Amino acid sequence: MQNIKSKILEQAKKLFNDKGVSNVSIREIAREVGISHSNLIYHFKDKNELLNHLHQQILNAAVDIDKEISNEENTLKSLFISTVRGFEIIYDYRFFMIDFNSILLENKELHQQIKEIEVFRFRLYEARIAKMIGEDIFRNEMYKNEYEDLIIQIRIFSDYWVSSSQIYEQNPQLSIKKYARLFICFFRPFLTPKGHKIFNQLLSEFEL
Amino acid sequence: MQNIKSKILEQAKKLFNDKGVSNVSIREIAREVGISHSNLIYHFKDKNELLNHLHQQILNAAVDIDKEISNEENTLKSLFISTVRGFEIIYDYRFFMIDFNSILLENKELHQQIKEIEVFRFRLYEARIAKMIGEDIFRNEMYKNEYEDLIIQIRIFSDYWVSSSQIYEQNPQLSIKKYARLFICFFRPFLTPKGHKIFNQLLSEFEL
DNA sequence: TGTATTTTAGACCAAATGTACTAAATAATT
DNA sequence: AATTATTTAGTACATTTGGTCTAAAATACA
Repeated sequence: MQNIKSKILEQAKKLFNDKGVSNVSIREIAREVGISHSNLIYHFKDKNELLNHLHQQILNAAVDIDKEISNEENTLKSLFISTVRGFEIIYDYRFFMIDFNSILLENKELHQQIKEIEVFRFRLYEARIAKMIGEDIFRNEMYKNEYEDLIIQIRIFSDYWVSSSQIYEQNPQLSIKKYARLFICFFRPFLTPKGHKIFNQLLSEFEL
Repeated sequence: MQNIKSKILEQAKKLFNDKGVSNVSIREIAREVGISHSNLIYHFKDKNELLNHLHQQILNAAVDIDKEISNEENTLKSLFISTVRGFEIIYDYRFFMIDFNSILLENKELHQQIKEIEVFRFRLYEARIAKMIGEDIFRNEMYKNEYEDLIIQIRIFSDYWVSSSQIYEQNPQLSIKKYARLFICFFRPFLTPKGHKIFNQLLSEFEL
């Protein structure tokens, strides 16, 4: 039996996903949960507090993925795993990315936190790429800061593919795999012949 | 002397850029323009009508760019020109991309129009790429639908780079060139040796 | 000049929202 | 069993918002 706080968070997530964060009021969430709005405020003093908790859930899910791939010795495979699982989480909490800018505009602490996480994410990809260059899976840079460019490009793709899918796809949920594949393909031009071999195996293994 | 309609549109654009579309009311725009809210409603019956007109301004600017590059015989150069000019326009109307999803969620006709324009844009890039393959500037596909993937990737980048810059950049306005360069660099892995030569010349010509 | 049309402001309304306050109900603790 | 703390609902309030209606003012026009 789940407690009232998780019920509230669950319903808030659902409403945010369906209607957009700014179109959902505290009162509406309370109504859906079946409690009074003052009771909801007792548990979460405002929308930002709800968003902070939901963001924490996302972070926890991300940490779970990191654990999951920590045993994987195939670096390219761990990239595939974290992408597919990560994209499912992003879809599950899609309101967060769809309303990314307006959320962070009104929540400065969260904005700061996101910026710090981004620094971490950047370094993580740098390390991953360096490792794969060492393993002769990725080639060396063809021009200065080529991989730095790539990491920014995939940051934007990661953050906004779900927004774009909402606009252009008939069934966004069914297109999660499509976008996961597109993300993975960002790395394709940088693969060595050896890398290509592993990559193509993984593509069919993951049915992408 | 500009008329009242363009004054309203100008002020709406400014407020939308500063505060986000959903945080700006008809009344607030009217207050800033210095007219009554009922007068504003007389000219534009609701926010959607304002957004439709502002979107039309964006389209007009895009058409101007197309004219501008229509004389350019260097296909790669016309890509550079349209990118740099296009990114400036996107920044000027950044509210539109930052609130892209919530705008289209509440404006179905505009959503439909955007989807049709996207089909057009897709074909445009297909044609551009095909032309440059013919000119030995781009290489042939290494795998099936490689360029189709690329076009989707750059669509997402085009649509959301300005959102991302708002979140991660100290001074988004100063970073327009940075993102224009990043966009251009999407094409870099696909260049032939001949293409690389022209590309590098253009990079310094455009100071990117 | 007189008439019609367009533009403008102001008042009013109902609905929604965040917030604060109070008191009742429930659970925990001693 | 008594008391203390936590949880819950209800009410009330000020503000904002989109929208409608009316009438005055400005403009165009015949």
